[in-house]
Parts: sequence; structure tokens; C-alpha cells
Amino acid sequence: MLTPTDNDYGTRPEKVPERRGSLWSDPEAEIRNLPGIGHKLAKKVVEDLGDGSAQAAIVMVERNPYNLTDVDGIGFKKADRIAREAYDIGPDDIRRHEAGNRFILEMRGVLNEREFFAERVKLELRDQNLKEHGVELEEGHYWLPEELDAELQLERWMRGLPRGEALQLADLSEDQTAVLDRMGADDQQRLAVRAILANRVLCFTGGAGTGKTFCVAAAMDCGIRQRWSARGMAFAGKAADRMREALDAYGVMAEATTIHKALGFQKKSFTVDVLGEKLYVIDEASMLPNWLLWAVIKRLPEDAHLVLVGDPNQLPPIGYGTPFVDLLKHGAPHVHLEKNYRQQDQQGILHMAEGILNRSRPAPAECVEMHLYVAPANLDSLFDSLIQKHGGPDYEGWQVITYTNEVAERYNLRAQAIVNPGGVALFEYPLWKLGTGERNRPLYHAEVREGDKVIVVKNSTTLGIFNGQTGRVLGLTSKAKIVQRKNSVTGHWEEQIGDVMPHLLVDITGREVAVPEDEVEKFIQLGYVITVHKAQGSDWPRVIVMQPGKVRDDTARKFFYTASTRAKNHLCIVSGLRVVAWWTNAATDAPDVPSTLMKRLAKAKPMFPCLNCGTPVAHLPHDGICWDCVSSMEGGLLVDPADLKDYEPEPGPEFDAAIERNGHARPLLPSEWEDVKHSATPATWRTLRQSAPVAAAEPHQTGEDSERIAAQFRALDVVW
DNA sequence: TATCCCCA
Repeated sequence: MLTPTDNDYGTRPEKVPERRGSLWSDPEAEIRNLPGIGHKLAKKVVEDLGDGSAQAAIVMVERNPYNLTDVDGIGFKKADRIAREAYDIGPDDIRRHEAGNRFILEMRGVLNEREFFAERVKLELRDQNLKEHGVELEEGHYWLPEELDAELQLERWMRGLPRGEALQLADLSEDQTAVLDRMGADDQQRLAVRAILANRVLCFTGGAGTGKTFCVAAAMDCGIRQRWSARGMAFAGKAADRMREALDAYGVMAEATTIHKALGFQKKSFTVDVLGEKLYVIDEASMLPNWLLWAVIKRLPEDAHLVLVGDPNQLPPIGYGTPFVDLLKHGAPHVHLEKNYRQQDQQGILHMAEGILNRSRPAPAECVEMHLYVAPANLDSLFDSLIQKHGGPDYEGWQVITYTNEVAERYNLRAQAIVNPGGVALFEYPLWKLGTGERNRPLYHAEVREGDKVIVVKNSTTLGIFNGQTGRVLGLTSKAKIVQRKNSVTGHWEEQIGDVMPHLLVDITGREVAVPEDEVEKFIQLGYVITVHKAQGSDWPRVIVMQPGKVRDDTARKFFYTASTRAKNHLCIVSGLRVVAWWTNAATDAPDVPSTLMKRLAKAKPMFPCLNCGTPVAHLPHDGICWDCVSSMEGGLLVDPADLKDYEPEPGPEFDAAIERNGHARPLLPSEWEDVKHSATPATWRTLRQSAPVAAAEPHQTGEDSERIAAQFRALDVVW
């Protein structure tokens, strides 16, 4: 079955070769002629599977046709059809089961046995002996192995974290105080900076407009003043770009990139093994799925500080897991900014957002327009009048936000008809969500005209544009296309001059960007109306939230909260629901079911006394030494070897190897630890006898200290 | 049962 994303609807190969066997002279044609693959997909197959070589791609496909699922735009079903029709692969081939099992879990996350079998039946995966191929079964649940590993590792890492009471505050040097004075930080923000500098791991939360980014920039600057190196990261390109702008604006000497870039993402994996900086700040952390957060944590140097900045009330990650929310629930060190700077003049929007979170209806306010219980027949005309009132040529000034792409596509056409009716049409793209007609063609197309408001829908490093940025179409120009080619000798990517072709000129945040004609459809769409996911991380003076019906219960509150808080001065809400139904929907959140990670953490684990300070902790990450001790260690461990003879670390090959190298089985000095830390997993070292003797305990922080700090924060309206 | 991210 063809999917709506298969937009190879027009072109067919000009020449149809007669037989596959005679095609070795033209391997690309062979790929193109596979069932369900056309021109465009064939190119991607060659690029993704063969690294540019069609011959190599064919070898990959012949070895295992299900390798095709690695190509963007090819799922299990399309690969399966090719495997069975073109390569005679039987229904119970191991490769088929492996790909099918993985496909199911890639779509659905973690499934129990019954759910998993139901999905297998749908894909006609019948042989029960092959039900675990490519996936892992753990206590009645099926997992992708890498997903299970990420979660187990996160669990281990979280058990080793200080919890709640361990929030610490750094003292600021004169230099640092001067920085904060110059930046104009208030007391709340100063405390946040001190917390960032003092805690190895810190969650940093606050709603839109509470100045999180400001604090982060200030903290990074202060870090740099004490000779730390610092780096900002974000999941999304646009968020990284915003952070970079903020750092530039405050004159902070630190880079900000996507996580993928920082970890050296290539093809399907990360190439950076250990990160080199001292302070890492991840923005929009609520967007991180388990695997990605773990990918960062496992690469952190041991003395690094990690700050996770986010708003747990915003939209959850697309992938599996909600590690940011889990960390907060688990009680990791946490600073919350309460005071809102941005919406101080527009308290109505703030109260609206609070109302959605707290299930309370705020008093009516001038800056919040509610249009509820709108009859379906009147939705369009109401929309039109709102655009006439709040829309206009100042595209930076307003934005319509929806939940689904279908609604976005529909109302983009209406908004365009009002705002830019007479612009010259420059190109068009298919509106797949508005339905498909015969022969799988889209029913509607959108015209992009001169003067239109547009949105970037995909990052391009070549063009320097990011998914989610909005802009204005300036016109057309003709110039040579710049293409990125991999130099076959050096292996580096290089910019080369390609064919001369028309380019679409777009003004994006004040910069003129020329998008080559053949890539416009990939990068540019109408931007009057966008989905909430694309709006995340941006704000506009006037926002219209256009959502005719109910939003699914488990997402509703996050959708309305995120969408409403995008507005700085004026907010319009449009819905067909009655007043009570709307408020019920808007305040409905997913039932508070603990994530699988939280369930793991809730299970009791044996406690072990730290060899250095004696504090019992569930996990001793550093060879019997707790996190706090290791982090405060400069010269070496103060452990008397005589006290250690009764310890019995867990046996195993890694442990044996480590003993052999070191000649003993006691916890290691930091210098020794350097030698074995890469080969001995912490799990190998962690099992210690509970009755073991312990060095004199000296807690790192008394209850009094933490109470004093808590009081300081409370006094400043900061919750932690 | 919808949403969507990442690179050389």
C-alpha cells in the first residue's frame, strides 16, 4: 500500500528495462524498478544505503531487502513487498521477522505480550519461534534492545544522583558578581546561577517568559569566568539556534548546537565518544526521549555539570520515555523560576495558562478572546474575521496554531486568501492531509505566492535555516545552486557549484535565503497556520489557537498550555466545543501513570554505604565511592586499605581483568581508576557486602543547610 | 491513534 508521503505520483522512469538480470550496467534503474520505488526514493536508497553508490546499495538490498527500512520514507510494508515480490523471501524468513518485530516497536514503543502478538498477526508474522528476533523480552514486555538498555542505564544513573535535599549553591567571585550586575540579574536569577554552578546535575524549570535562557546565559558566562568550558545543546535545530543567539546577545563565549551535532551524528550513529566540556546546558529538555538523554549522559566527562532546562507542562517527546519529567518526579536537584517577566503586562494570558494547568477558570481578560461553541458552519467566517482583525502584513506579529496538520493546511489556504490574495504564484506543493483522490494523487495543492508568510519545515545547514523558522517570500532569482558533495578522496563534505536554476528568495529572520527550485518543496510551506509542535519554542505578539474539536485526552492540556503560552500580548481561542466541554478538554491531562523508568526506580534496591563517607546509597557509581565524594575529591581517596579486606565485589570477567591489572580487589585510587574505568562497568564494581566496615561518616550537607537554602528560595518565590 | 526530531 502506498502511503501519503510517497509523493512520487507523476514521474515514471523513461526507459523500462526488460529484465533485472541484464541490469548490472545500470544498478540505479534496478533500484528504481523495485515495486513501490520511483525516481525520488531510488535516489534516497542510493544515498542512504550505498553512500552514493548504486552498486553498493544494490548489494545491501540483495543481502537483506529489509535494509531498505533504513531509508527515510520506506517502512516495513514497502520493504516487505519488495522482499517478497522481487527477492522471493518467504513469510517466515528470519530477516523478515527481525525487521517486522523492530518495526512494530519503533511505532508503538514498549508492548506487552498480547499487544505485541496482535501487531505481529497484522503483519502476518506467524512463526512463534521467531517472535523475539531483533527485540528483547523483559518481564512480559517487548522492547527494542537499545531502548531497554537506555532505560536501564538511566535508572542506574538516576539512583546515583543526589535527591532533593542535596541542592547546593556556589559562592560567586567578584568577577562573577560583576557579570551578573552588568547583565542585570535579580535575586531569583542569581540563586539559579549559583545552583547551576554548584550542582553536578540540575533540572531547571519555569514557564514561558520566566527568563530561563537569561539565567542559563548568565550561568555559562560565570562558569567561563572560573575557567570552565561550556556548551549549549538542544534537541531541535531552532532551539539550538535560539540559544546561540541568546549567548551571542549576552556576549557569552560558548557554542550552542543540536545534540546530534555535539555528539557527531553520522549516518545512524554518534561518532563522539567522550564530550570535552565542563558545563553542558540542554534547552527544551522536556523534548528528550530516553535514548537521547542517555546518549548525552554516557558521554559526559566525570567532572562535568549538566543542566536540563525545560517546562514539564509542554509537549512530551516523540520517542519513548519522558526522562525530564521522571527526573523531576524522582527528586533530582531542581530550581524552578516562578516569576514571569514577559507577560507581566498581559496577566490575562498568564492566568489563562495557569487556569489550564490548575483546572480553574480565570476571570475574563481583555487580552484573551474566547470564541467557543462556534457552529461548524460559522468556523470559517469567524476565522476569516479574526485574520482580518489580528493578521496583517507584519508576519512576525501574529501566528495561528493548530493541533493537526489537516487543520493547518485547510486554514493556511483561507488565511492566504485574506492576507495575500494577489501575490504572484511561484510554486505549489501537495496538501496530503486534505485527502487523496484517484491514483493516489492529492486532492489539493497550495500555491506559494510572492509576499506569502512561509515556514521552514526541515533544517538545512547549507542554507542556514531551521525547522520552525518563519519568513516572507520575496520572489524568484536565478543562480547557480550550491550543492554539498562528499569528496571521495578526503571523505569530507564540500560545497560545490551546481547547475544554474531558479531559486525562491525568502526573508528568514531578516536574512535573505535562496532556496533552489528543486528543494523548495522539501523546505518551505505556507506559514500562516502551523502545528503546535512547530510553534514550540517561539512566541508572537498575537496568537490564534484554532482547534475546532476535542484534542485527545492525553495531550489536550499540554496542547492548550503550549499553544496559549506562545502569545505575548493577545490570545484568541477558537473552538466548536461548548464552554464547559472546552474547559474540561483543555484541562485534561494524561492520567498520571508512572513511566516504566519510574516503576523501576520505585522498586527497592539494596543500599550500600559509601566507602568514603558512609552514607548509604542505592548505587555507588565510582568503585564504592558515592557521587558526592567523587565530585569533592581533589587529591585522592581517604580510605584505609585495611578497612577494605572484607569487601567482595561482584565476580565476572571484567572484574577479573581489572584485578589482574591492578593486583588487588580493593576500591581504586583515582589514578588507578583512570586505567580501568573504561573496561570495568560500574555494575561490576558495585556489589559490596552490606555489613562491610565503613570509614567515619561525614555527611556532605546537613539538613540544616538544605533547610536554610530552601528557605532562601521560598522567600524569593522560587520552588525547588 | 495524532504529534515529529537529527547530519556530512
